[in-house]
Amino acid sequence: MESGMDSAAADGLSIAPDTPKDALDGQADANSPSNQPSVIQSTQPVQFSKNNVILLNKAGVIQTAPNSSVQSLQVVDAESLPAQYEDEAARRRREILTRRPSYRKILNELGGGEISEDKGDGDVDTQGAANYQGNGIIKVIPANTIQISGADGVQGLQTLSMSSAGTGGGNTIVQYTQGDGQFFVPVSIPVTGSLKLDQGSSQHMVLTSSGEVVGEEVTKKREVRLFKNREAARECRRKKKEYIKCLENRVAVLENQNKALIEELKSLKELYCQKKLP
DNA sequence: TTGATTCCGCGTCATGGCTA
DNA sequence: TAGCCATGACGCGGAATCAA
Repeated sequence: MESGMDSAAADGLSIAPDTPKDALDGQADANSPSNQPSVIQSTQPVQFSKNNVILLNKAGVIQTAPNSSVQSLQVVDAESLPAQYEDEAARRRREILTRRPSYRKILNELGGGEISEDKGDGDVDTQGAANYQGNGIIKVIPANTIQISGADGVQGLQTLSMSSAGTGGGNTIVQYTQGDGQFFVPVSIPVTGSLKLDQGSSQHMVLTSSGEVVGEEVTKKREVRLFKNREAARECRRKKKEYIKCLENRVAVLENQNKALIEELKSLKELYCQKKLP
């Protein structure tokens, strides 16, 4: 990527035409003529004067805008790959895309920043406010209350809610509602802080329409698999959204770069015409 | 206000890639 | 090769939007 429009470019720095050139020596024009974001690329420290808002996106591209209190900034990792590296990157991107896509991998290859590993707003937290809806079955709401409601395919299962007084565990009152009737079943369910049925709480309880409590592990494996897949799908969607955001950022960056290159070409043409004239 | 439409997130299933 | 993981596809429900 070569954009040697001015002297700064020779030092590994390229700057869009609408960026105050004074910024390079710390004398930026606070009344920059354009509010358009400027693309600055640098392999060397760049200093901005105040009155410029500095926005640094994941691609390492800096955008400037008036009225900031930022006084200086050093660009350490700007997006200024040499052409041969871009070819290599493109080749690797193609390789990856021919395989099954992984947003994290693709994003990393694009250089758009690492997709964070954290799950974001997970339904299971450490406060006991877990929310598990495997097969539409169990929902834990705060205050140590668990609601189990019927789902498709769970024949005869009506509504079950459990509440455990205090956090010390112990016996849990299971309130089972069937139609207009209501009764309580004392069972011991290890609810300690956060409920993680995904890891396969060894107790799988099924209430039939007759109110019979049948302890089973028949569907344990399936539940674990469903839970894992559910979590995986959630994570996958999160990564996908992040990936799309990154692509949109990249589009904006490339559009800016394109604009800058067009301007550069225009100015070079003008310069050439001026020199050509006697 | 209300019904229709669109958007978004979720859960589940199917499937291909990867790894032990 | 079996098991696991990541992801596309599909259907569903709720929220948001819009027109009548």
